[in-house]
Amino acid sequence: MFSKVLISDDLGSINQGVISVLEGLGIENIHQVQYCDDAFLKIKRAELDANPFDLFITDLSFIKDHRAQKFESGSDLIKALKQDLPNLNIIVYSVEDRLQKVRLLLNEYKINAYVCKGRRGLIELEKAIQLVYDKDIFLSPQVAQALTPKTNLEIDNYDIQVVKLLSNGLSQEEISQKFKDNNISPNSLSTIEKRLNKLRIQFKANNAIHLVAIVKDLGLI
Amino acid sequence: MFSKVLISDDLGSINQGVISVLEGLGIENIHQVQYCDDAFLKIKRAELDANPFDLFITDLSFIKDHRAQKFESGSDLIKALKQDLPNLNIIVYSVEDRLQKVRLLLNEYKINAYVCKGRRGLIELEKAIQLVYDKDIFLSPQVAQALTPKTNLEIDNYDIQVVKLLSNGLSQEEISQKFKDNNISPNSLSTIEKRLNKLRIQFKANNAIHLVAIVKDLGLI
DNA sequence: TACCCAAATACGGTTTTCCGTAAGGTATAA
DNA sequence: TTATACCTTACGGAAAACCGTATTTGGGTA
Repeated sequence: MFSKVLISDDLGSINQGVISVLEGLGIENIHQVQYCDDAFLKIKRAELDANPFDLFITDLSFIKDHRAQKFESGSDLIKALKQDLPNLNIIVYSVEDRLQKVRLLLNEYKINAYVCKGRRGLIELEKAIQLVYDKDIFLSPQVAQALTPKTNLEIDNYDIQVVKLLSNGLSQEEISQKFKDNNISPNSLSTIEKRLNKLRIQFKANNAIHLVAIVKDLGLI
Repeated sequence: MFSKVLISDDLGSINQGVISVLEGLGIENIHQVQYCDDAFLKIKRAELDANPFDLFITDLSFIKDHRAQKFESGSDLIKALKQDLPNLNIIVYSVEDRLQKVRLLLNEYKINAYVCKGRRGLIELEKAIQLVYDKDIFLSPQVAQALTPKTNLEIDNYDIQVVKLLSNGLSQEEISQKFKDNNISPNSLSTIEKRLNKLRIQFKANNAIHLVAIVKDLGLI
């Protein structure tokens, strides 16, 4: 089993729970932090001391407080860590369940497991630790589909871009203008209306607001 | 110190942390549940058995799963509990830090303490338990202003509800109608327009779509 | 009671979105 | 070449959102 583990979560109570799981697995060398920057420093330091961590368990969102941080989120930290230490085992433990997010972490940053906080969170975390130790990966059931590439949703970059601009507060007229300025085609107001109409039908949305809400929930923007 | 305590939080890891605090205070008779309905039953049962709980520590938001629940949120449960057992000590332990919510719980439901989950959550929780035991109340610093009368820049439940319905695809007209059907007041189209306008200004949104996107990103809906 | 204030409502005009239809352009296949 | 399908663009009317202003309503206060 892993011998040296670091836990990072701004909520102390979460850390407690995770620690009890680790102890249950017979792991004794457990360290914890409540800031991403601290996690980074601790991991780097351990590396320099030739006594590195085997496993890093981290949350994604950290409440901001008075302490200025270099890494604002768990994602930022993971990105940096995997560049320096591609072999470090990382388990994400978060409430976030947007597939897009999970997919990014999995494919780009090569995390080893993604566990959703929830009623069965600690049970799943224990399973994840076992599997990661066996060089496998683990995903909580509610995000397991993150592995299967975007099934039926044939929504291309152009569509995404339109919806994203919409969600940023631009009117359809402004989007048309912006596309013209940037030589993106098609760019007529009419076409943008048509695309949005198609997307509304595809996502069963009543109107543009509804569409943006749905697409955001799916993690596509 | 309290002798019999019930903890309710859907996340097992949170419960673990709370338990360790209680144990640190020398409390031995600790029970925990992960569903509001279970909490209700356990408390009522203990009452009937003439062996009631001294203290109830609960979260507010519970993830829905396959089990149908009578009480959907901690608020609902607290409301019901305080009607039957006005003397039960209740500490809310939640990530939620909206003053409106805290004020409601404090003034209407007479909870004894409100502790925000955060880096210092468990430390504050311990303090809260001590104070509640001394017949005092406790509020985490970030919500301490809940006691002072509201500044008009806050978003209340009504506003949230409007934005949520918007994001569910209802038109402003339909929202007005829905409010009329459900006897929610105010409910005129004009007022709903006004509220949304206020919110757009508050959140610096260009239009309703932008507003919904911002509010979703903030996790308010 | 009369008065005041603020919130709620009503209303009209402008802009934007929604939706159907039609015209033009282009690539592919018969 | 023509026929066909598909995409882009244009346009116009209806609906909804946006915005300013006026009126009404409901509580509290002198």
